[in-house]
Amino acid sequence: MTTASNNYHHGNLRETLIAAAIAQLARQNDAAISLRELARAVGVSIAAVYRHFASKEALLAEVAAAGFAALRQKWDAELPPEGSLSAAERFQLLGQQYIEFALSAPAHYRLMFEHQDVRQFPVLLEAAHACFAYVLQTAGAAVREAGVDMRWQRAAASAGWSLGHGYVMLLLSGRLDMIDGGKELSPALVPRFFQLPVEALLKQERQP
Amino acid sequence: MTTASNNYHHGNLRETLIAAAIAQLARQNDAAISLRELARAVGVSIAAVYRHFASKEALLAEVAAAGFAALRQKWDAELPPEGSLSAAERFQLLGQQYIEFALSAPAHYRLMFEHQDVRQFPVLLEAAHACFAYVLQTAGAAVREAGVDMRWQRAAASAGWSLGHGYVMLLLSGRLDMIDGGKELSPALVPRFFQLPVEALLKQERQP
DNA sequence: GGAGAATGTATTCACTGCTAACATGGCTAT
DNA sequence: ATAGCCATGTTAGCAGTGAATACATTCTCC
Repeated sequence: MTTASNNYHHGNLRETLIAAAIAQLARQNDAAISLRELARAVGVSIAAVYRHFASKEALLAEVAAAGFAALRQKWDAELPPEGSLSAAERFQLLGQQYIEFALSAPAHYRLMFEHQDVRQFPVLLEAAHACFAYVLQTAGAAVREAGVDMRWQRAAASAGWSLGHGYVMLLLSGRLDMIDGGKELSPALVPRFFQLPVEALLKQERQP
Repeated sequence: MTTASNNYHHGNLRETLIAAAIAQLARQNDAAISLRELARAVGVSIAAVYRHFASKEALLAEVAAAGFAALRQKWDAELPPEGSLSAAERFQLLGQQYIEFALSAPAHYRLMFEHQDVRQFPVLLEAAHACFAYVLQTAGAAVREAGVDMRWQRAAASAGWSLGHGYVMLLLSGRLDMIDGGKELSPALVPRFFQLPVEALLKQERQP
């Protein structure tokens, strides 16, 4: 049924290709992927790949979407339930786990954001949106807890995301080494920085 | 023949190629550059390019370095002198101009950070380092002004840089649209966010 | 056994970075 | 002034890439 004894009909080439792409990303540093090499690794012809994906971009969109799905899964599994922590602490933890995720699969993470035509691939759009919604909700709880106008929810969420994304990207591209010398000081501080977007809004309220 | 006497030796192909690359980046959205297309645009053969640059990476390193140099030039020209503002405001302005710079030449900006082998190209390393030093100094003044231990200078600088870089990258890749709806709320807030790294350190001091 | 889905073979096209061998012509030493 | 060096340029070609196509093959399922 699933495992075909013959090699002609692969069973589910589609999923296998996506998995192989992710596996390859885990082995390399940059987000560059060759369809031919991918087909070679799976032991299948290039044309077979095109039977399942309209283009390379479509394949990569699926791979990127899988990344966002994995991130959400990590949050679902590792983030303590709402209410067991202060909302601010939960937001902080969200950011910490976000960075953990990115650093555990740098090339895959890169691909998730390098992919150009987001709008064109509903699968990717939806998976990414689900993650953004997660951040938005967590930030919203923190904003509510702080007693700030809910108008600032989006700002807090996007600022938190920016901070995390920027930190990860700079770290991965080796740019932080220049300013930081080692990698010891900043990582320890970053979790705390995820409190900032919310804290900043309190100031924002006072000085309009 | 005699008519070709002036065209053969270009004069300063090296600089022309770099300028052409920057011009092309200004016209497109992604940071992808083809040496062949570049040579074609300048009106020269591909092999001629290799007389001046060891590899594509070497050419791009120079282009990226020029980007960092331009950023520094912008700061030198537009940032008010130290002392004419509070250090915190100056740090904030630094961030604002950083984002202006990035958004005015998105593809060039991307290249400045996508370039892989930083260590391998002293020109790029030095240009980037000069910019980092600028941030470090400005952050340091703000930290000093806040009366915080100077140990936190690097943390404030890298956090500020992360925030700006992340915001720009998310904006350019269209990811912020998902969380933000429009592009109106966040940009107005970002300048204020550059105060955060320093403010956070004040809290840091109290709760060790 | 036959229908139809899945995969393979083979080819074309237009790109890419890069290199070796060869051509040109400006600069300098004689 | 001229002979030759040598930086600068060119032409031709290698080894890749991805996209796309027409047509043959194999397997699954009914």
